[in-house]
Amino acid sequence: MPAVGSPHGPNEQAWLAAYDPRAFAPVAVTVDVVALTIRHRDDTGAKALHVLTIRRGGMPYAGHLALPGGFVRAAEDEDLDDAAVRELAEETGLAAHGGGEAGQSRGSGSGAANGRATAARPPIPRLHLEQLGTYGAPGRDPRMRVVSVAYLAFAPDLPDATAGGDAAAASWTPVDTLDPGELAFDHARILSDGLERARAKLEYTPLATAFTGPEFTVTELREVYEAVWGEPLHPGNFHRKVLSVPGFVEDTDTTTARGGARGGRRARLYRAGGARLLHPALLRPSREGNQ
Amino acid sequence: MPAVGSPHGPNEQAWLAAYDPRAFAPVAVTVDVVALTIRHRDDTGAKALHVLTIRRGGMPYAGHLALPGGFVRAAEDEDLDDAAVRELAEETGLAAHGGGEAGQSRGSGSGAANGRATAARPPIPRLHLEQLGTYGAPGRDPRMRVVSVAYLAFAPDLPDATAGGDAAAASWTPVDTLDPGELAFDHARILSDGLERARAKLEYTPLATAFTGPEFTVTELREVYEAVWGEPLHPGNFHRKVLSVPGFVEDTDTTTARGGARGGRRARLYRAGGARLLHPALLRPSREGNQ
DNA sequence: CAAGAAATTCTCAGAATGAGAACAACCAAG
DNA sequence: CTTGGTTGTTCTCATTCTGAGAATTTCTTG
Repeated sequence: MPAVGSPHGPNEQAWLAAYDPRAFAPVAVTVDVVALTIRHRDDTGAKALHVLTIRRGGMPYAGHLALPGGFVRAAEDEDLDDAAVRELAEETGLAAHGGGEAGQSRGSGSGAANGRATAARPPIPRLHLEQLGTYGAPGRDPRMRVVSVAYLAFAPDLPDATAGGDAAAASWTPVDTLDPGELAFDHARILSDGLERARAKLEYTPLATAFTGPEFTVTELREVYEAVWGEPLHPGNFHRKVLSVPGFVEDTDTTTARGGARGGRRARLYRAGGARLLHPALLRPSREGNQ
Repeated sequence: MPAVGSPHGPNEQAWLAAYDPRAFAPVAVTVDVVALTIRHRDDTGAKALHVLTIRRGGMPYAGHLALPGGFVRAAEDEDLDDAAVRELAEETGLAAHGGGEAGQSRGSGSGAANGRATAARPPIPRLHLEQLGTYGAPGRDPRMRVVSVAYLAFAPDLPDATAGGDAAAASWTPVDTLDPGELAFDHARILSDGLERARAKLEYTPLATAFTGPEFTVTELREVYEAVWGEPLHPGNFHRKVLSVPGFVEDTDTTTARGGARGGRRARLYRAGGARLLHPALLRPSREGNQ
């Protein structure tokens, strides 16, 4: 799949020189990130799906909750994916070790219904990042025409992030306690799209493992599914299914050091297998009556 | 899911007035459309998946093939979805009756792995349009920083389109005879992402019906699947499956006027049912070995 | 009317799924 | 160290879904 650097026209050089970028109406391009993780609720302690939100300090929607995000640094030739990672790191104060290279620099792909997911950039370890969609309705930002490329990020339980950048405060909020009306801009819609995407991707990709540590038990994996789908699964059937889908998980031949706190057997540990697609898929029990 | 027009800050008005949009590096936003249809090959006459391409007249990549697309009219408050429809109509000379309203004007959503697909705008009848992804790598357009929002369009066999706009010529090309190296910019990658998305969506959505007329036979529907997936399906099993998935198709209690040209039974006619998701899904036979 | 063609239905074995139960291994308390 | 409750893992069984192939029905043409 080449094509990008292909042969240009003959006198194209001259034409390029005469080109004036300012001829277009100003449009700003931003990235917003729906960052999800599984962690214990502050109150009950049960595991639940959390989303990273910031309390806006700056002017539009000051004081509202919002998804982390910001302007793409076009002047610095920043790629969209890189901007997403940068914003995530910046606004949350998460790990920011500079160096390292990225996977082959793609053209900022689609994150479609296939396995072609964007690899995590170095700054944040074990982060899965993929493009969610682009939101560009006129008027969605009162300042000017803003087209926002939304990203979806899956991360294992990260340290309690605290603000950097112009975010007043960043925090993980359980998605089911978050009032969508509190969100700035059209972030409620973006979040909703992101959640639906996450729920769908658990079905046919091994992405649930992006929420766990490098090694995990079948029960931990099931808890990820239960937190994202919001419904309990049959432990026995889930176990059978996970082990039967080729390439989903790989046995490490080790077990947890101890059983549960209140007794119970030690659990076998697995790591993510090589599959990029689950086949056959793990279908969620709900969404029965179609549609 | 409200939030867009939410309460702003107190002295936000003043702040807005002082805001200078030109402070940002110039970024142009374009839309590109991967328009797909099923039609007979010019040579063999067999049905095949075709994509709409234009021969570029203008300067960057003049003479190359490209996906139809162009700049979003930010100055006119044009929504992204609308821009996609406009470009498609403009550059191909396809039906352009002005009036009519659109589905509820969304914030230009995701087109994620769920059923929430963007409804077709009036200009082109029976058109399914959804966002594919956004491509914004620096350097993908030699002119300036361009972020392109790609759309995927499914249409029933349309008349042979001919150019309008700055497209030298628009034509339907069988996707399997198209040399990706001939495509301008990163359109080969966009096309490839679009095809993979289309193949995947046939599995779990009733989108195949977007390629047919309002009424169709099971065989016609099967031909759509075969053209998109590029492999033959078992007619008997396909028939059983299509009729068994709730809401996929709806019987019209009529049949075709005649059987096949060389004999054969008359086929029963169906129309698209109400389902937005196929459950259970119609899985493609290939992609066996996972990954 | 006979032969071939296309649509539709049927058969049958194997795989996958949902529900429930059984079994195994472990911790803590007595 | 035994008992009881807890958690992880495996099994059973009825049901449904699938792939492969064949049979049946209903057409058109010669």
